[in-house]
Amino acid sequence: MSTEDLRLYGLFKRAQALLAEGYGPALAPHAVDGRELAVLTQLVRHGPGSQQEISNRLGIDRTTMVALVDALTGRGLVRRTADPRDRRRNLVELTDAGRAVRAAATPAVDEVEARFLAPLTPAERETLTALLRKVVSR
Amino acid sequence: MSTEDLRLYGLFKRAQALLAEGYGPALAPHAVDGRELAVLTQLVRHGPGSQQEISNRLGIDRTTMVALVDALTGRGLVRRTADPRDRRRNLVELTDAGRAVRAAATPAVDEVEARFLAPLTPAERETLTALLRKVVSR
DNA sequence: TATTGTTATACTCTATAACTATA
DNA sequence: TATAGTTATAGAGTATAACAATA
Repeated sequence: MSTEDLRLYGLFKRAQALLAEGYGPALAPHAVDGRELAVLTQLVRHGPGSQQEISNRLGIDRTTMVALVDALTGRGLVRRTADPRDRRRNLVELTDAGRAVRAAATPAVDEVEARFLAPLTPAERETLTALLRKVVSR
Repeated sequence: MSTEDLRLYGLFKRAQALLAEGYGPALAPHAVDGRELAVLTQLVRHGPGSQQEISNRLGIDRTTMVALVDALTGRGLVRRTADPRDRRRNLVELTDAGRAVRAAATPAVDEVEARFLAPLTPAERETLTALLRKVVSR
């Protein structure tokens, strides 16, 4: 496929598709998908949080988050505990297994991103991600 | 939502979502969606083509293209004619109505993109799209 | 044998509405 | 009254497999 007929939306869509193609094989050995890894990583950075907090940080609907946390819990990567301060909320927290999976899987997706960005010079790579981040922060 | 927890894939996904939000209202008065407009624009640029050619140029599956062309045909924006050189193929071509809709809708999506890129300087806008195009051409 | 268009089908991701338990 | 989690459900968008017509 050429890219000359694509507008901005098409370019983003194609970029996503290319990355997704790489994520599949890279993450398969680690038994998580990209979204699940994002949840694990987010918990490493911010510590335990409610499902809604995780949803907001990652831009995933809270109703979608239910099944996501279910799946991670089922594989023993996170655990739900009651929030003592507000019994409506679950606190989702990493298990040791979850920490281990996230540590093992992260280099794999780093490499997928590196391969995706390979056509650019190192300076261009920085520029692209910086501009993306800038335009997408609202 | 903040963006600091997003990796490259998440940034693309968010960019797409922001653009899609804009496309909806902008295109509603013109009775086409973004994909349909892409088909019309592609026909303006390259002239009549088979469904498969259009599919390949836009990165849309040929089975998906069937319904897309059906919809455009139903609204009189394109027309299917038999290819005299190869009777397996349809030639999809613009109608006058299709040309008019594409001409009317294009400024609307231009404006959506401009609004999306507004946080960047004009130079940064050029850089972002150029780098995107470069990294996405394979 | 291979290709184009087509249909049926299924799968993923996402969103909406409504419920419950808590606040 | 409002919020967190949950469930059921439906809607996009996409892809796979199979078929007919044609090359």
